[in-house]
Amino acid sequence: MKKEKIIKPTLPKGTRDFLPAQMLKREKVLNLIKSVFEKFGYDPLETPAFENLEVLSGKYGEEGERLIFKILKRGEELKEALKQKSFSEESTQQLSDLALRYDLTVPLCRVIAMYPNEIKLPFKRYQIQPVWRADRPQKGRYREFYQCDVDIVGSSSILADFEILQITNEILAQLGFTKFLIKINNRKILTGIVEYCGIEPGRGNEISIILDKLEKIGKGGIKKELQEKKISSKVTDKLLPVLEIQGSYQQILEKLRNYLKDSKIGIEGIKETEELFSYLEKSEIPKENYKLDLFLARGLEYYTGPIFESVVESPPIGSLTGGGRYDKLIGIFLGRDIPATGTTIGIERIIDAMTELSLLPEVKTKTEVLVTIFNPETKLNSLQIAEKLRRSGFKTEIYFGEKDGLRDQIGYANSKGIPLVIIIGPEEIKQNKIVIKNLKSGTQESISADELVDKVREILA
RNA sequence: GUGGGUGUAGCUCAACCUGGUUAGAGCAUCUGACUGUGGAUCAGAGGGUUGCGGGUUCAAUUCCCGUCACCCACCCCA
Repeated sequence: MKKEKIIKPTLPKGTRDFLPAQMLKREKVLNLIKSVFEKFGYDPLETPAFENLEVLSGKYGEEGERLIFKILKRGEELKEALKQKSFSEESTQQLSDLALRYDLTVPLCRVIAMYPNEIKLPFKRYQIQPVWRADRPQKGRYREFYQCDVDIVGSSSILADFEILQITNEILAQLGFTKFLIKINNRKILTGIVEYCGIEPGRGNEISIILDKLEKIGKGGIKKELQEKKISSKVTDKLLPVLEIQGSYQQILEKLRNYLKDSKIGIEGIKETEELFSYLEKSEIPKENYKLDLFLARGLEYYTGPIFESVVESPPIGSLTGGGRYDKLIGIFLGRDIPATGTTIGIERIIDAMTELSLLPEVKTKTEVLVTIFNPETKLNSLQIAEKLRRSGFKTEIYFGEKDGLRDQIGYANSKGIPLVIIIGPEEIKQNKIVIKNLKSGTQESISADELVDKVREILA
């Protein structure tokens, strides 16, 4: 083939191939996460990669809306839509009728609303699938990435939120993170603060996102951003003392209660938070793993109650998990509300973080044994040994390479990270023996053929 | 959507600021030392239109402009 005919192999930005070595790491993390989900009684669910556009739009706020990957209409419908004289931003709705899923929460809500007779409440499901966002990629951010969601649908109990936190804690701890922090807040508290300060209710979300930056930009920064948003200084003056609140969660909530005493919703949020923390305090979750953060906000519009997010100090990679309660979202599809809560475990960032912290050992293959073929006359002996090993449950490979010298075969096993090599040549066949070579230790021994399985088991143990 | 940085061998980078022989190194790959045995060592080999296009110049990897790609930060988020 001529050089100019080659299509340059490229990847769309923000997407990745996962070669075997990376897949083995991912699988390890995913299997652990899955086993924790199942330990708490959750069953799997999958939904299509794309949904009808109307299912997704209007759920993620203005910013999220822009990041939805829309799919162009096809065939006659596209031709029809293209007949418009001019196109505006709104016309994307007419050119597109489908979109790639943006998260797993909205599809879950759609499912709940679609199968009221099949799904028994409370419904506990986990879902591990890719989602797509038309974002600009950067560290820890991709345009195609996997989310691992756990949710409980049909319970308004704070115990459900507590269980989500238990799961989050257990997963992060089991993965080997020692210093992580689950930040906890309540959307109702944020609403209460907004009410107390006299900010118009419609701007609550916008303002709480600014408050969320407290740690990052400090009080001065917040003041400045509020000014830019044309928030009156009267409001800011009322807000600043609230930003000062510190102490144990009891102290924080006590002080907050004074400020929010006239906000019915604010008091509700405080009560929920007290209840949630009372469970946490009595649980096995170490106190240093969680913290009340009055200004934690989540950009997604659909949260209504407790909200949470977990972070690690290093490496700096944003949040590893994020979730909360969304009691009104299912109602959009069903016509009546069903309470729900859950979280996303951000596996991409978890893997990136674990890689940086060297928490994921390099594994090149899962293969345990390579059976070499000495020469054409002995190949049947090799095949029989391979079959025997597989029957005993060992991951066993036979060498198929073009270069078939013993040195090439052992070199292949070495570079691929296969720990054991079986050699069976004319000598061994004559004596009913097998040479078993341990590439890790560099030792090898000649054993009788019927010792093989036990010996392999012993070395691999 | 806004701002910044970087593009040189398969990978990580050097040479660029201050233009001047055949653009180097490490790792990786291949060959041999090694006729039934990997890693280590030694000897050798292959691999480049310096992202692309244009400009300045006797001369451009080097300076200038454009363009594309990637990375980083902001916004927002996992």
